Amino acid sequence: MFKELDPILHSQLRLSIISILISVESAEFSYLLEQTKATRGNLSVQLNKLKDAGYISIKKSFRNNYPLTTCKITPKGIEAFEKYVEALSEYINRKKAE
Amino acid sequence: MFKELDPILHSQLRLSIISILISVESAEFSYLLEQTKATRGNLSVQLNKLKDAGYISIKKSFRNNYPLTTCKITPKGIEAFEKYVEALSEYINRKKAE
DNA sequence: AATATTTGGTTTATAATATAAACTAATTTA
DNA sequence: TAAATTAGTTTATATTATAAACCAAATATT
Repeated sequence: MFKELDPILHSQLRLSIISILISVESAEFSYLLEQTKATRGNLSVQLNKLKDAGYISIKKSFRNNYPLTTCKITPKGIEAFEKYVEALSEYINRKKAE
Repeated sequence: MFKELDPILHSQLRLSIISILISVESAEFSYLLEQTKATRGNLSVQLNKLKDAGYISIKKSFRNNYPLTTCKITPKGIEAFEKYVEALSEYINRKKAE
């Protein structure tokens, strides 16, 4: 039968974010903005959801006097992503009906 | 960059339905109900959305005096599913940042 | 030196979605 | 004939995703 698809990850923008973060050490807000083509508001909201879920950590600092938001995936986030991918493969590579 | 994930398919229940229909000739309402564990109402709504999108066809008939709803994926549905899977793979098997 | 613009976001309002609850209609059983 | 079952549909609600509006500080413009 079908496994649950983690609703935190089953969202286009949040999946994009995690997909990026899993392949880099860390990423800045502006980089994620550019890569995902999201609006700043939407990106901000979805980053916070990922943080609330414990899937990413967010560090706020300053650079050249401007705020700088840096994001990094957590071990929990990596695990959730791997689990999500595995669950998805059930939907995508489904075997013939039993 | 990330391709769009067809919102019609990027839904757990509708993806389950399509995933089933792609592997069988056709499926009855009750079979989909059992396989997806959805409620009847939810299943009914999502089947109609898939039909409205032209991804499945729905045949209504009778068997033993009871209504019988039979669903079948369309060529358009197959194409959409394949495109969705391809787009998804971009999120899942992402290469290192350029 | 005041005003406008840009940077880097957050908060809030709105529109869309998923889902379950309530409903329907016909049929069968008690 | 009343209750229960089958096979769904419709409607209401709660959640989400998203964009619009907002904010504060820094820099540029007149």
